[in-house]
Amino acid sequence: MTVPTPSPNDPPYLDGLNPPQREAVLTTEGPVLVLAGAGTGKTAALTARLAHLIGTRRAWPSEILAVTFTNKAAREMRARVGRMIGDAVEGMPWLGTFHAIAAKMLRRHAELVGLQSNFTILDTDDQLRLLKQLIQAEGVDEKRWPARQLAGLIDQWKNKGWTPEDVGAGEAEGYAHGKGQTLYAAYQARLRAVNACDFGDLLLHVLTILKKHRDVLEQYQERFRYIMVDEYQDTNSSQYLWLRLLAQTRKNICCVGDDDQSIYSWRGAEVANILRFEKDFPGATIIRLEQNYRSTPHILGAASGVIAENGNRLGKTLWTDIDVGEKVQVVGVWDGPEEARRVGEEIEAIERSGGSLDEVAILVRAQHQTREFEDRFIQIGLPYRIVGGFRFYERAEIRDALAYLRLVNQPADDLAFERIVNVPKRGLGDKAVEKLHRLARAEGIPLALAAARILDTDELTPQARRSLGSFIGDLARWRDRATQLPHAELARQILDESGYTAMLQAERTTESAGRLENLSELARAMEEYETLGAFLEHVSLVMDNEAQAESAKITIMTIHAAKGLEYDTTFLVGWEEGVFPSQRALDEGGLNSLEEERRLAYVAITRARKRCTIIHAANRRIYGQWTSSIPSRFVGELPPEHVESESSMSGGASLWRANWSERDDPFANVARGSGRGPGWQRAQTSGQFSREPVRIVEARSSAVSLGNKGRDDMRVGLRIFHQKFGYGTVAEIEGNKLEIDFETAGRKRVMDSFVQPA
DNA sequence: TAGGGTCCTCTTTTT
DNA sequence: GAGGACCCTA
Repeated sequence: MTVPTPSPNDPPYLDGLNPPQREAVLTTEGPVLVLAGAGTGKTAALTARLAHLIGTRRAWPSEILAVTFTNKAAREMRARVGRMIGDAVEGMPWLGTFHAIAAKMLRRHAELVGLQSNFTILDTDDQLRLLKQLIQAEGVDEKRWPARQLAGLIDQWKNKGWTPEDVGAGEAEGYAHGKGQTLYAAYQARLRAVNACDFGDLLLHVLTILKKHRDVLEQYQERFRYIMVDEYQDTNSSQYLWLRLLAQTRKNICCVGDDDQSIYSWRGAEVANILRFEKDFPGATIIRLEQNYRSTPHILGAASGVIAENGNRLGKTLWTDIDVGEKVQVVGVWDGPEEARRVGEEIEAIERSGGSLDEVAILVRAQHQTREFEDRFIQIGLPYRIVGGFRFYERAEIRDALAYLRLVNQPADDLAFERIVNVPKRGLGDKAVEKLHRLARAEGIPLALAAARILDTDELTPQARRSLGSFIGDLARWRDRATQLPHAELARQILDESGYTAMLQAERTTESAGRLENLSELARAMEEYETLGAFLEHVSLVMDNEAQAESAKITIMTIHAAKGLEYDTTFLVGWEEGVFPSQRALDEGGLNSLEEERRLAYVAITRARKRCTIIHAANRRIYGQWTSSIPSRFVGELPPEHVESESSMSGGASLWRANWSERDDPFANVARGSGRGPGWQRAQTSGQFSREPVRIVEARSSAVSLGNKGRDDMRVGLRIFHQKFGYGTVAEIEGNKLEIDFETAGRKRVMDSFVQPA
């Protein structure tokens, strides 16, 4: 196909696209693979392609299957296509994540795999509890063979598209001497019995249906005239098989991806899928997007230098015509707290020179690294947001509330029943629940039904019977109301009548106040959904609650979460051996996982538009113990011409580099040992060494108050509540920063946005 | 049955 | 440094 050239008659969605991007948009028929490097305008091309397909009447919106990996990506694509083609996007029912689309299909054909269409989607928590029960029943020592491990194995099998029958004996050896397969089968049976499935099942069940029921397969093959897949390098085998079946007849499949950004192999992603696309779809058009619109040449050069160390790439050459900018900064610091201080200071400097905090991100390798920054930023009053981490729907109180709702929605949901039968305490302890279990298993009925039956016997103590009776009565009543009441209102009533609210109120602690707040937030969130079922589906599939637009904040998140995003300034922290690359990757996965870590480094560096600072610390607390470490090998792989090094320690960063380049470095294992390095000594004598960051309070606060006006509901003497520090009294107000005397934490300076009137 | 204490392991990364 | 499993006592 010849590269189309721009002409004045071009439709608006082609505006501003470069030739390869146009080709990606206009090559509609047949298989297409778009290799899109970081920052090369992939989403722009993808959305334009959608607009093109619809605008030229090649397909109705409902005839296009467009899959993404994250909810964020799906939302963004929907929004962008909406801007191009208007309301027609509303009619795109098949734009979403793999899991969301699979769930939708599965609800339509649930009976074909022995489920009812109102099945529950389990979260990890439920999954583990269920597995623990099965492991125990099988007589396996859960200490030696943790449920987590089995959960991981089952997940891997599902990602490969294997049902229990497909798991070979050799595979199953890995867990409890071959009991893995039996347990997998038992697990699937239990799931079916409680009308539930886990995340992997969404895909696996649909795959099973498509394989076994020709008519269903043909129906979808007929419907999807065009298929588009984002982040193709992240597809796992079951997703791949799924796509291949659906694309079989029409072959209009367009996959977009970047092998250098494949960072989900631990979740079953197979880079091989993208590497062998041409074999799978003969005659495929391959299009490379290589012009980077995001980053400066130094940032691009640094990233390219690192990724070049990997073998086994399809290979791309990214280029940019952006002018030279700053070099990538590499900074060595003494320890974790200093790292956080340093980043805080630099961000305050950015703020002073008029930069927006929304354009700054701190990228970490693992979630626990966020803490150091959180502590520091609370202390100095820098507003931040943490993406991922303790997610709203994963909090205990939210899960409890959801369990009540699930039980109302689906009486057979045993896991929900177990979770809340004794929360709040009803005097129904392990003994009582065990009796329920026995009866339920003997009769093959759900726990809730067994509970109703056991009331007619004298199995339980009179007290327990009374208590259980009223619980069952409550459930029946709520279920009746579910049809008449708005579900948000129902939720509020359930929380009150169950005694859950009262339980939290009685606690009268800092946390319980926050929990109550979360619960009302939950009820508020429910109001946006038509039905209780729709809300529960949302919760299962979209574990994040979309952050509403608020005041400017720094973003702290994992590199994984940052994929696909971009910021003016990024801080890449914790670049030490054992942290990044992670110890686990170094210990277990061999070369493959090291290369994946390197791809992560590539993803991390390419998030920055203008400035990128990489930091490594010589000492860090790991598991609460001070450990010293050497800089990440990735630091040494940065091409010197794109980097500027600095170290707050004597010797400078060059010392670290030299340190690493000696492959037989006697200190190479230093990061692993539990030996107490200099950091330990420092902790002992911290008074001597700790150096408060140099800063001028007046300058900082005035800069802040220029940008952010304080809120007007705060006044001196007001009693307030702070998520982290608890209750306190306002002592001083200065713009949007408050001096608070906390009842337990003493006097602190905090942002007013973290505070609410008590 | 509930609550409190101690000891243990442990952290990637997400739909 | 935190959550879980386990054990003890009221």
